[in-house]
Amino acid sequence: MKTLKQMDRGALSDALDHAGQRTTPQREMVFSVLLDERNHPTADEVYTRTKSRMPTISMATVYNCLEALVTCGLVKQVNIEREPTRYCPNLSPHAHFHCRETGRVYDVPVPEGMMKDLVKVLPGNYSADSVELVFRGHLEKGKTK
Amino acid sequence: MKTLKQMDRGALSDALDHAGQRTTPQREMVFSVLLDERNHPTADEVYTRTKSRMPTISMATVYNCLEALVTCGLVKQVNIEREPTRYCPNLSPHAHFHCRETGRVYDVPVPEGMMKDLVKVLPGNYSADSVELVFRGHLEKGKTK
DNA sequence: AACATAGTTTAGAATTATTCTAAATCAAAT
DNA sequence: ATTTGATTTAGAATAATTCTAAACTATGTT
Ligand SMILES: [Mn+2]
Ligand SMILES: [Mn+2]
Ligand SMILES: [Zn+2]
Ligand SMILES: [Zn+2]
Repeated sequence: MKTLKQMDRGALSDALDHAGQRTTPQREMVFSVLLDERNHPTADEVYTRTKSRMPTISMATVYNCLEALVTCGLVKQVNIEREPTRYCPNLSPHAHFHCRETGRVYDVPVPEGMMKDLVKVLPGNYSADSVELVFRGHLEKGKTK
Repeated sequence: MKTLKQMDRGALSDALDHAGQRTTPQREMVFSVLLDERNHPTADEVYTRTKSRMPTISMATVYNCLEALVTCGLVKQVNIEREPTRYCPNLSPHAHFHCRETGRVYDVPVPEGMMKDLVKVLPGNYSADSVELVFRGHLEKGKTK
């Protein structure tokens, strides 16, 4: 897909607006790149993909746009070990699976309410506003999804 | 504590030996520093602490020793966001809590078997050999643990 | 329309945690 | 004693990200 669906365009404008930021062609394009192929790309990969559609964009702008998207809540950063940060536009609660063989990162849907239940292991004086669950291992041959 | 307990010294030698690596004064000292104050120090903090007891040690050696300890399974790396890697000698299954205010990282004990149960959310073609659970938030005043 | 203002984009420099390199040191084995 | 291979060390190199400062763009005001 080459462009942002009307629904996503609206969500983007709303979210940016709500965070006091402008909607720009670069931000739209970066967001579109993230929605288009949801394989947790690094900034570098986002740069390559975006540049192919908007050849004048710079790496600095890609970082700026990604930061804007994270700040306004449309995208989450995913950090695994010391590897470059990856970006995930999946807003529903989910875990991540990191395949040691391919290096790829997959979304893992979790049962309704599980993420919220996990914070119950915290002692009373801890209050968590985010929970991250990451698995590492390998994917059996056959299904690559 | 200034030196390694006999128990820990034995565990260290065994683990290094099993991984085909030698027991050295530097490795003993770094391990002792990690056991001594279990607050998930960064390599830099380990360097500072170790240097105060063994002034000739170098940063490169600290990284080398930490890597040896990780390789032989006595220490785990803890990565949180893009911050410097931290080192944790707690071998029992546990989660981590990262306080946004102080930046400190705490161990959170989890119910027996919970970490193992978590992998049940994975589809059949995924096989995980490690599970990481990280909370982020803040610690109520009163207990600093 | 002209202007002022503030946000954004951009190229390139700076930062920084970590890894690499190559030489010196050390410790076991012969 | 000599050889061998592992370890330590200082410093250089790497690489993801952030910073800087100038150009550009959009928006609101006279
Ligand atoms: Mn990987
Ligand atoms: Mn922090
Ligand atoms: Zn994801
Ligand atoms: Zn820990």
